[in-house]
Amino acid sequence: MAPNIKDVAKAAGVSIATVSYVLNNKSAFYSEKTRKQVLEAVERVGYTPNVTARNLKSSQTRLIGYAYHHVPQGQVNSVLDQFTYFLAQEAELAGYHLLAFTYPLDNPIPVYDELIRKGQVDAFVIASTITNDPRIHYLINQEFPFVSFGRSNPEWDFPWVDTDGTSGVYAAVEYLVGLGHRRIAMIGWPEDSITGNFRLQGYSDALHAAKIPYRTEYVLHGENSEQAGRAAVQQWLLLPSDEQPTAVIAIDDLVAIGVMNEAMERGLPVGKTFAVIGFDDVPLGQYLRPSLSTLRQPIEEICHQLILMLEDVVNNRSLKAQRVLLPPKLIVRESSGIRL
Amino acid sequence: MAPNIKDVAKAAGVSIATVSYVLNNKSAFYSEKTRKQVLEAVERVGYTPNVTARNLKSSQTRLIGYAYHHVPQGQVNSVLDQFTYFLAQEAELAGYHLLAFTYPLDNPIPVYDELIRKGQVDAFVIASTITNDPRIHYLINQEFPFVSFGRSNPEWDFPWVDTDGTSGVYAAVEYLVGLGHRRIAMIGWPEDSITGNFRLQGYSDALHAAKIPYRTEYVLHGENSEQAGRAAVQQWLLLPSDEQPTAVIAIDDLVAIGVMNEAMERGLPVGKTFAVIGFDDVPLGQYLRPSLSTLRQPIEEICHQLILMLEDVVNNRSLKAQRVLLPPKLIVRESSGIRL
DNA sequence: CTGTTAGCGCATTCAT
DNA sequence: ATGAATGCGCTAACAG
Repeated sequence: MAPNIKDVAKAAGVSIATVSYVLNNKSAFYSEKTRKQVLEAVERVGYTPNVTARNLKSSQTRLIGYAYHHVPQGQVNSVLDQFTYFLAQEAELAGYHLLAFTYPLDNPIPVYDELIRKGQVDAFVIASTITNDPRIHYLINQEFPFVSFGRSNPEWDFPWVDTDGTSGVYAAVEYLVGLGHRRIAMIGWPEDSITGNFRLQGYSDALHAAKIPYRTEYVLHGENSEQAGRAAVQQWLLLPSDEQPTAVIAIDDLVAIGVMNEAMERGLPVGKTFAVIGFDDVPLGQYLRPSLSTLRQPIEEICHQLILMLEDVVNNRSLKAQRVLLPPKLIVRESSGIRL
Repeated sequence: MAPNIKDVAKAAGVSIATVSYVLNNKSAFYSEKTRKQVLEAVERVGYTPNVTARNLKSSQTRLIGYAYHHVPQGQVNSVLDQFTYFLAQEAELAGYHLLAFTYPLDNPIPVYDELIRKGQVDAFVIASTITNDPRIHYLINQEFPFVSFGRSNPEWDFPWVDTDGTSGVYAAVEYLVGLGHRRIAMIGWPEDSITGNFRLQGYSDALHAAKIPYRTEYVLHGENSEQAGRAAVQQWLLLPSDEQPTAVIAIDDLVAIGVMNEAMERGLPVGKTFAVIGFDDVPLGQYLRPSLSTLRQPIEEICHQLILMLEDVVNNRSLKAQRVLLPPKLIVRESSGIRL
């Protein structure tokens, strides 16, 4: 079918070894004249080395396993959607391809295990990490190469890249304070969410720096849902009106949308003196009315760093820079309102 | 490193051929007793056949190439986001994995070509097709196995699955007519968009069936953008008020959002007597105010059909059912309004 | 029923 | 500088 190295050798009138040398730039082993002949023959027969054979020979696959998780109806994961694209792109730049696979949320290990045992991938990129992510635990134990987008158990030692939720929210609070807000609230994820807690940390740090007292009534937790945002607003509206928050940072854009929707329905001046800031920059955020201010994760840079790190890990090189924290960017649109 | 077939053979006290036979269920070639021994040995040494070696032997990869295209800032492609997940899942059910890759929009062929020549994939799934898609043209010429999500040049003969935009829009118009609308407008994509034109076909078919005259002023074309929706509304507002559309079907949700935004800013009673219906069901559509009525593509079923078809194509089986058209589902929410 | 062996396509060591 | 031969791990034809 497809021409192989023998065909080229025959066409060039040399041995297959010579062809291999030329193609792999082992310049010690051939003359300039031979090189020309070989290259010409390669061209003529239309030859490209077979990847599978190379893989078998070199005991690698140049494939990086990356798992999707399903986003249920009604949710979004704009971050992962972009992530996948940029990850593929960066991987290609490094000479890898992505092997995309799925796994059941309640039992991921067998899927990863099978891929390892079959030798289908050289490494994994883990995303959608949770606090004690079993996948990370497993891969550490197996000593199988991987890098993670997102942190997990802080006591585990593994390479990761993450968005600096703390500094992101810090910047958002700072911005709101600059606008004149003092009663700033935040909605986090459930208390066991490590990512959520990093973001909340930025909130309290920034309040502290601005010498604004931390009020527990202003900090609510909820699932990643529009409903969580609505519920929070309902809570806050129970407070005396001069104690109700004038600004809200939501752990994520979907929650922020819930906040905006409920607030507008209750007559709060969203985008004027009632400020809302989300996290992630969902694609439609800019078309909401008012358009959604948010913290955008540097997805492209994250992917770049991940692949860099992965190359180190796979080659067992120095694992310095094993942890990289990248700040998100505050995107100011209408929902964060005006100067008070 | 990882145990290979020799290790198992040694552990079981048999030859490697026997191990292979047992593992591949060539039951003519071993006794029940041997089978037990082998399986026990497999278990003991923790063996899984190496995929690369198998691939080399069988001249296949069990990998399906699937390319992402980048969605620019400010756009969405909720369909493809879901598509990728379900495609991976269906592929796995059929014993395949997805090789995800990217390609430059203006020059896709070399990327596909390289994958073929290197022997990295057994087949492709094409998505985001355009009218004269060069990728499809190329793959047909190469006689390389592929299936397409989406149609292309109608004269080309190739296997595809597509959403039936015609019947979808037909149903939407029918619904609007049932609500009492007579002045129904539609925004399509540029005139050379085959997908767009199928949807427009549903529009005119339904009008015809309802005996409503087709008015060219009611049919506008635009890019896939929020702005296109806004521009259309602006156009229609130039008409005498008793001739302005009372209902709009947008070629896609982003355009629908533009329609809603502009309409609301101009004081049109969106979600009441001014109806808007989109296409695709973007994840946030249900949280818009008013929530967006839309036509949801049956992505999971599409992926199922694609993989079924792909198995046929790869195995050169009968290529009946080479074309599958699946109707989208009308999701009625608030934006399509109330009975007039 | 079991074992020996060729060969998938390539990279590489060893002779020459 | 070039070629012959080996082996990566597996499957399957063939011999026994």
